[in-house]
Amino acid sequence: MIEKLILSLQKYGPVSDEERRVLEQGASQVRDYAPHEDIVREGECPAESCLVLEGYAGRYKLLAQGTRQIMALHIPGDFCDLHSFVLKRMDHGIAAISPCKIARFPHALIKEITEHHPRLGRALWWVVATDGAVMREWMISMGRRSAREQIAHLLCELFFRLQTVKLVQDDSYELPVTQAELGDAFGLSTVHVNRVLQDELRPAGLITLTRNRLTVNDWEGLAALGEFDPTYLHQAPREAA
Amino acid sequence: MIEKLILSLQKYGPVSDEERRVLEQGASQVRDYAPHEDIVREGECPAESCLVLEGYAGRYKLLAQGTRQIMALHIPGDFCDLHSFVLKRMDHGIAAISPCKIARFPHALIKEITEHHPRLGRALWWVVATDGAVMREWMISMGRRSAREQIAHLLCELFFRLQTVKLVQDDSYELPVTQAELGDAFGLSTVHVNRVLQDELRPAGLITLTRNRLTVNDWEGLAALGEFDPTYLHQAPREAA
DNA sequence: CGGCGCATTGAGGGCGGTCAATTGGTGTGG
DNA sequence: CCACACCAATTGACCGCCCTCAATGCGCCG
Repeated sequence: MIEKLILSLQKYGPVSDEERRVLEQGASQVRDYAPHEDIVREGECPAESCLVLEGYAGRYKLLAQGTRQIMALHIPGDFCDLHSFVLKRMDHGIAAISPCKIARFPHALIKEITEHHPRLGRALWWVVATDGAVMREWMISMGRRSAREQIAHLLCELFFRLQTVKLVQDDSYELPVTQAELGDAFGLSTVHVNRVLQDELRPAGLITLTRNRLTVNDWEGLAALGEFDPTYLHQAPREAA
Repeated sequence: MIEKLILSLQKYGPVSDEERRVLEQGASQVRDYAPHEDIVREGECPAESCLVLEGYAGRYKLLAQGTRQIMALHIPGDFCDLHSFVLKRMDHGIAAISPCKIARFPHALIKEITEHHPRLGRALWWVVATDGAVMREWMISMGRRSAREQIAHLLCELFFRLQTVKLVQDDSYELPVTQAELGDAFGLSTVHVNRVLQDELRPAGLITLTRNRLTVNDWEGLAALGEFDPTYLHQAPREAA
């Protein structure tokens, strides 16, 4: 059940059988969520952290004027809110984007890991740190890249991350994210996301995007456009994956 | 020497005398840096993490077209790159913004903390997680706030963080950050930063800003403009352990 | 006094926003 | 099997925030 998580953690270092057992037994409650359903609500003080088993989820915050900012996209193998272990009160919500399956790890278990399984504890620390690296890259996109560049960059990032958990086949992957959601992730309007996809990325032959599957037709071109350098994901290079 | 760090960590929970001693002895090398000088360079694999003792530092990345994005501002008591402990290769640089004094903690020490001082280890985890919370808030600013709102928000954030380490006096604090740097932090041009300060924040009586000191004249107004809610800074101790 | 870094201001333009209408795919009830 | 509802994608018209280029203070220091 947690094989995607293991695949992900192995990018940091080997996971022993015992460590795997600890994690397996810790994934207590498992639940399915429908798109738009809240997995964790802003303001809550959850006693568990959530792991995505299947589907897409995302961190978000609603602003006063009714706008929304999505601050992360989570794929299978990702912890959404490992930080809730130390931060207690959620400063943002987490919602299902596609139908998804979520497992919860009691904070008590994580605390025990930090006390009795230091190496695994450092692996979890790595999860939090990598999450930060992804956020920094999103900040770069939002601050200094044009709409077409940031969209190209995100598509590359997802390609890479999904590859780690073996969810890329034949240069294509599931992308059950609406254009409105993409817009909220990058501070763009739905209209403009559409125009970029429509008038720039597709005509350039870089991608094919159907209802919910994306195919990368020209990886070099897409990576060049998004100025994508996977170093920040702290994983093995694409070829070796 | 590390009293600012202790003040900061106490926002998570109490720090015992022994924990304090561990940190004090760990702060091995201390060095001064001049503005614009690199403290850690992108691509390096440092064997220590940096703590700001005095002055301002910042994370940044240079893009191909010559633009720059600043992804964090660090004040006294902040670890700049605690994440380098688990991420190894720096995916960004860290530079001095004002003249500043930096202490370095060997990763070996941090590893030892994770193994023999679990509570202190969790406090460091809290540092990384809080850092992430600040980044999420910056993402909200960059994605969904207007220039005047994001600048107002940043000024509020700094006020709060500096208050924790006792660097706010009479509603004012040192702000040795140029308008160009503020622009790079938010993806704005220098010109526009100036216009917002000049035509909006100052005339509204919200702030006074001299060469390098900022005074908040109307906290309510500034916080309202930036839609500032300090919850995300997680400054209320909440752990019983 | 001259150089330099930073703040400030003006003019003009473009990227991306808003508002609004239309198309198209999918699911559901009749 | 069709009508209808609904949601997402798409397109058009217009606009404004913020950008770029460029020039002008202005304070500090050698």
